[in-house]
Amino acid sequence: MKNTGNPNTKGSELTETTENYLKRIFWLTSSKGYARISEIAKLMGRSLSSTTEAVQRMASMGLVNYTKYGKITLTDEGKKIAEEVNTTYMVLSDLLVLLGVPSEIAIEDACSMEHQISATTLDRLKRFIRKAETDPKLKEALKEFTNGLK
Amino acid sequence: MKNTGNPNTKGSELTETTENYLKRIFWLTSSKGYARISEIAKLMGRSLSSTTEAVQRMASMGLVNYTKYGKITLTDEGKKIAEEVNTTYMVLSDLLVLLGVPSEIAIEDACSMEHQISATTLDRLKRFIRKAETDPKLKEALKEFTNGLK
DNA sequence: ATAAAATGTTAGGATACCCAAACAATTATT
DNA sequence: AATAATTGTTTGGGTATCCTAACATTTTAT
Repeated sequence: MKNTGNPNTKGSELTETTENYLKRIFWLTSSKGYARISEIAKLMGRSLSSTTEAVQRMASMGLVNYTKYGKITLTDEGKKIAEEVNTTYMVLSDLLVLLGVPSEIAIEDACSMEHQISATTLDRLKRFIRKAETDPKLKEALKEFTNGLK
Repeated sequence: MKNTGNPNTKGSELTETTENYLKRIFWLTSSKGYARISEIAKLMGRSLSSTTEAVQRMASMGLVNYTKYGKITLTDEGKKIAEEVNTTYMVLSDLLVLLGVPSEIAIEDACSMEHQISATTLDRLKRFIRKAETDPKLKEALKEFTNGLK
């Protein structure tokens, strides 16, 4: 699949939007076995019509099981990708929390680093970098960390 | 400006793509005073026509100064935004480097965290989190860091 | 100065997204 | 069961973004 005419899809096969839908559906299906259009729409902050369209698109890509008015679940393929996206998301939000970002904001920001990054997160990262450059203890701990990498 | 019909623009007024173009133009104008379509296209990995279109769009938004076949520069407004985007970008790439991500990859990843995040970066973040949870020294250094926040 | 090469623009065509409004189906209430 | 409320779908419109191919301009090399 070549992905013509779609912005922001450099590496992966899927668009950021699709990955986000997938992640939300993953959350919903994890907790109650299936997802409904309205739940996904609410979680994504999108209209019902946009969500229906997106889910239909994902169904045509073999990522979700969808029937009109029915319950939505992930296919194996969709689940695999959703799990990866979710892992990345969790790693990022964990890191942000570790750096002192309030978890609510960490959750928000982990979903869209760089472009929608909040002032709070940016501030924490800046301070962390500064401290890492000036505080001998942290500097030492980080050096030890990077030394242990390979 | 309401931003109808465009994906991935939750917080900012501008799309991720526009911000990325802006950042590249900022780099080019910083080093040589102006930018050319071909240079921007190369840096963005886009075709000349897409780039022309994007630059024209940005011109209509008052972000860049553009004349046919001419040199491209940022308006004050464009520069202001580009600088912000660039700052965020640098903070992120610095952090990644600090965490042991090779700078080439850090640069790539900082541009698009979460969705195009590389396996290497993900691995480093995971290890950092693990170490932060297990290594008393790092744990202590981080605690000190978060305590000093407010 | 001209022709060739490099750059830049326009035209034409696609897809991914988004929304509101109108319509349809399902579920809940009486 | 019939109606009301909720939920889901379709239709019709939009914008952003991308690309290739054809055309135009500018620059470079002869």
